[in-house]
Amino acid sequence: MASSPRSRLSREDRMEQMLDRAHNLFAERGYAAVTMDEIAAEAGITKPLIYNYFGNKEQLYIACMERSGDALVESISGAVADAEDPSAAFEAGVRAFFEFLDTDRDAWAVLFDETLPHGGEVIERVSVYRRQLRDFAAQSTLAGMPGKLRDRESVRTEVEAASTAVLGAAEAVARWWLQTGSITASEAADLLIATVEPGLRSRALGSSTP
Amino acid sequence: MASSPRSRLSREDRMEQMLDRAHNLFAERGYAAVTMDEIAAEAGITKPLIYNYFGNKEQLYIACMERSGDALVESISGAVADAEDPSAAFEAGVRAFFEFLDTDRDAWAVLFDETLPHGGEVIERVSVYRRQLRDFAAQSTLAGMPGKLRDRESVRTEVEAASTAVLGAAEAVARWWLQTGSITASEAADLLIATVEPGLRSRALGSSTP
Amino acid sequence: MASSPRSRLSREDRMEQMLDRAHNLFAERGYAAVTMDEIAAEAGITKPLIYNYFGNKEQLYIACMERSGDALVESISGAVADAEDPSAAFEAGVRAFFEFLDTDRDAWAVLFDETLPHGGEVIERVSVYRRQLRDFAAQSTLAGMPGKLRDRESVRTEVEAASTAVLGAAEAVARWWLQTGSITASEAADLLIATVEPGLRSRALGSSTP
Amino acid sequence: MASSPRSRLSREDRMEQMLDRAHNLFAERGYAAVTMDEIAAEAGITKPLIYNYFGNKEQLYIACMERSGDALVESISGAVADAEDPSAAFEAGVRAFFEFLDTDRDAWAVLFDETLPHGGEVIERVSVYRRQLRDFAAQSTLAGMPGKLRDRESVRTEVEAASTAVLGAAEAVARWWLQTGSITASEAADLLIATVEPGLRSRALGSSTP
DNA sequence: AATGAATGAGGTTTCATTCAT
DNA sequence: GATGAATGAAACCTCATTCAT
Repeated sequence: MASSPRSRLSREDRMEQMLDRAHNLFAERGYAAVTMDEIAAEAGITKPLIYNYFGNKEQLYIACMERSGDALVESISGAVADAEDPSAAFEAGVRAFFEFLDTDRDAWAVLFDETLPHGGEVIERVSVYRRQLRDFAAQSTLAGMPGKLRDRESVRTEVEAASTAVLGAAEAVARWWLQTGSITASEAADLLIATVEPGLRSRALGSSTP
Repeated sequence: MASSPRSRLSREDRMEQMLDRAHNLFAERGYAAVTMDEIAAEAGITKPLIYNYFGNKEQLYIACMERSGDALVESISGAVADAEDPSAAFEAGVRAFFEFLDTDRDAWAVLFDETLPHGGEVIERVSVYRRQLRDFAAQSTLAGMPGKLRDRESVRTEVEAASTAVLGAAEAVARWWLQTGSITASEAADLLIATVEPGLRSRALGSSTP
Repeated sequence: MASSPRSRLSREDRMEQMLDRAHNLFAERGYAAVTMDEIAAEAGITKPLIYNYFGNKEQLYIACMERSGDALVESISGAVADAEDPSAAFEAGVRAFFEFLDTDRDAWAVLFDETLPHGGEVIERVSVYRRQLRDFAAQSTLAGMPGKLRDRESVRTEVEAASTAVLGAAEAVARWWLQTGSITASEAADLLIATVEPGLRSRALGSSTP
Repeated sequence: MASSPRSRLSREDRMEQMLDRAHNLFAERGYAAVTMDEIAAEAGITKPLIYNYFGNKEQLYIACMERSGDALVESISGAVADAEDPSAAFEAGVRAFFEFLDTDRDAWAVLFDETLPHGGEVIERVSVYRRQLRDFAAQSTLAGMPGKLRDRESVRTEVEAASTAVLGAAEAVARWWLQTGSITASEAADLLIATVEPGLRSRALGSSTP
């Protein structure tokens, strides 16, 4: 259950190793259900060392989550930046999203853990990443829009709603896909795109609320 | 804080009253953050009585949730049934969804509580309702489809993905809407419909994945 | 080590019993050195019950201390009130103080525990009693003083210093007496009185600081 | 926060530096509330070095305390020795006491820390100093007494009680003075002297307890 | 002369749950 | 039909102290 040769590692290596194990456990069972004792046991060390390095459970979780969050955002961000036009950017972003999850399934679980306690610092930090992801969707929607529209209050609300919807859809499809696992990342991306892109495109073109 | 006249009620009345209070607390703070002590105090009774009636915390939550789940499903189901064509059915369902949330926000919070512990019975039971909701979306997609297509494996997957996406989008928009609260239920419904319906329609018409 | 017949007591009896045991332990070893586990074991119950009744360790200590503090203050207060003139009042108060300690040595230890953590609620509550005791000394000093003097700032300071000194002396003698235990309470009281009363009397008569 | 140039010092310099920092922390927050981690951080060195030099927390505290204790005793002792008659000696001692506290408040805090754990070695060592201080008071009392009286058991007890009272009063006034800080050291000394000297003098003259 | 890494042991507190009446 | 009293089990966190270099 633990890495038996309890050797002395450098601070950095130890932190990395602890993050790996913790990430794994958090991903599997959620924040609340994982105890510091388990993490310590799994890492082959004792609890105080964790506290020494990370301060407390929340900070440890945040450290796990930020590793994943940064990687995900970077991945999407890169894909989006490389795209040639807004429509392509959206597709590229979605594809990067699913590919990332495919490569690192735990990352997803930690980033979108649904058992996070309301009102703590963790949830606040997670939101930062969620907001960044939503902004990618928002960009795609805004991009196709005439400049003069963008500043209208009603439009801003509309865009926010649309990008929230898109992110929600993406999360749900991702969850479903990771659970059933019968199709590839690319297919999952296709399915999501097929479902939400028409809506985004029509919105980008003109007004939609009466 | 509690219902002062702690008179002896009939079993059913007592259960109903306990459910009301518990529902309220769960909705406000989430499953994990509510303690049995609080529920008892809030309901003006003692803990053993709760255990006597509901068995344990999970069962109590399930009881709360099912009340809401049944009501929501019924509400949507009614709206969908009354609609004239599939396209109208979808819109009617979405509107019923948002109107329901508007009327009874607590119901929503309990049904879509994100802090539910992984792997317990509760989450299983919640999924039943989520699946029912997803099926409404699926119906709309399927409805417009030629019968012979419906049985193909690839199509079934596609429909499942699409309806999962739609439900995810609906949840996300609902959460966003309830948090910001700057628009009406009807407007929120419009925004969701505008975002996802084009995708559903195009899918209903023809194949999209090779 | 514990009261073996772990019977069910009424809330009041149980609280009283817990206070007795806790008081004992706190008196013997000081606040910090006593653990909740020990108190529970000593009382023949489990920790949660203590928390259920007293909230936390601090509150439990405060409950112990207030029992003693009230008794002590009442005892002195009674003696002082019954005295005929200020000089007699002081002596009566000191005698009551030492007699009280003689009857209930633990009370003293809890009230004047020197290991209390700085800055907590406990120390604040203890100070209330210490201040009350100091006020008894202050009364004796003020009583013999011409009214017109009492309001002068310099006099107020003087009186405060004198009564602080007297209380300090009383505490020290009490500690010494309880430790060595070679004389009676009455003799201890005599010794204290002989040491500080001349100073109080001379002060009461006239000005002493230029 | 720490002495940055972590150069290699001679053993003695290093110890001196560590004592300074530790003393400071102990004085500010009391024995129990200071952790070895803090001391190390504050001194800009690592914990093992402290253990290497002082053995453990208790010994470190003792080392701090003895520096102060020696200085205080020396200071009073010098003042007393220089005085011309017993009465003047007492006053000189008290003045030296308050002046010392005024000059070095940290010293006082460490010597009279009230949070020292019962029954440890620390408290034993502190008592040595407290006893020395008490002996100064005892000398003043004894000095004015006829030689033949001094050996009587009852007198020895009396003198011990009186000097205990005086030291207690001095500590209390000192604490009060340092807290409120509205008067000078000299005035504080005056106030204490005015309160306790009459008692000492009357005792020195004749018997008082039957 | 000094360090970075690591631990043993214990402390307070919480909570779902049951016993006995 | 309902209660007051009580518990088992575990969670998070801290701190003085040592090992290996």
